[in-house]
Amino acid sequence: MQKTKRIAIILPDALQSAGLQSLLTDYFHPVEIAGFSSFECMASANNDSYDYYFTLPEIFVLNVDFFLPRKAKTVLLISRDTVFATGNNLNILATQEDIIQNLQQLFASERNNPTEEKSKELSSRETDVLKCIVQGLTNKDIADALNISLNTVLSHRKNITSKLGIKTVSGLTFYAIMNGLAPSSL
Amino acid sequence: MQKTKRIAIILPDALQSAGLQSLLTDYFHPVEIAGFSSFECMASANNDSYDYYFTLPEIFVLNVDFFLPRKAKTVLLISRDTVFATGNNLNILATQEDIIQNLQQLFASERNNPTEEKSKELSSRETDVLKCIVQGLTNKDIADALNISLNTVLSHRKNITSKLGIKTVSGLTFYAIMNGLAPSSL
DNA sequence: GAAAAAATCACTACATATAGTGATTGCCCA
DNA sequence: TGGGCAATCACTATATGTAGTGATTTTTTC
Repeated sequence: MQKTKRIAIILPDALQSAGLQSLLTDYFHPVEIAGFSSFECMASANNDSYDYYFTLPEIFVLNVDFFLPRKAKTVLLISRDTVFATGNNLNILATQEDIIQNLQQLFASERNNPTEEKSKELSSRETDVLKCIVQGLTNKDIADALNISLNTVLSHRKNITSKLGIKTVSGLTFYAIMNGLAPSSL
Repeated sequence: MQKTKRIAIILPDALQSAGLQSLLTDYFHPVEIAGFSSFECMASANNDSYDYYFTLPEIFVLNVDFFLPRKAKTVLLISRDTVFATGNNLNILATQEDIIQNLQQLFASERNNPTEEKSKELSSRETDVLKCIVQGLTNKDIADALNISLNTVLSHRKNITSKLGIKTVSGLTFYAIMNGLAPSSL
């Protein structure tokens, strides 16, 4: 018997929200879904926490520090091409079949390797390096800033890209913004 | 006689808002200031438009398409080191003297070369290239995608960096997000 | 105390980006 | 009708990043 998935959908677009709720209840059970137009609405409604949060990237950026439990899975809904592979993305402009398949993969990967996520977490030093990368520093600058050799920076950098599967600076910048590492997040 | 500057301050932090209002009225006149805790509040209060909008980067990202007039000057308040030089930034952790000086420069550059801004706008082709850069494409990829020579891409790229004064990919990514060019903005 | 993980550093070869300079073509518009 | 600008392309030299492989030392964890 599978555990009931508790899902919160935070979307300003009522139609999208209804559609996603319908898809999830039809194809994935047991699920328990609550829909909100914003995180503020969710907070004022109750203090429940959920296993999954489906929301938009820009909403996520604003609320990651305030409303989301640390251990929750957040699924970001992307309406254009998913350029930045930051983890759990869902292309809402795809066909219904694709979306369902996407969701299946999401829930399946969860079941199969629940500990895989830990191996993808960056170490303390790797986080330092990532912050520097996002700030536009060169590897040599980073080496000076952290008082380590250039080779060590390269080594950390290789670990970051292999752990996250993100090779481009723009992708890493997006990842950093999403995870509260960028200087733009106050 | 100087034209009265119409300024809107959109900040959730009431203290910051009050402080900024006080600074602006004390040191820069004639000014006319309205403070709001969010863009929604501003919209429900009235339909006025302003010459300047002072707000936070993440608030700006969310509202740029909906609330801000095209021609408005938007000043982003940065609380840490201003890493991304996207134009009109203000470090709110700086000393009061620094902030005032910053504001003076902002208004002064406005007076001295009101047409300078046009020269800083990216051309159509440059915008295409910027979008590709943010998507993490290499120059060669961009050349293929846009059906132009590698040298042309380099040329556009040099124009972009000189126009914007932003040399790093992370800075350009931030700029693109801020200006609605990034794939993450829905 | 042994195993695992993190942090450190090195070397090679290759790929890609940046800086600087210069040129041609076509278009708009005052 | 000529000046300004956008878009296109070329060449050189230098700087920087990436991939692949391997190693040592310290710290953490069971």
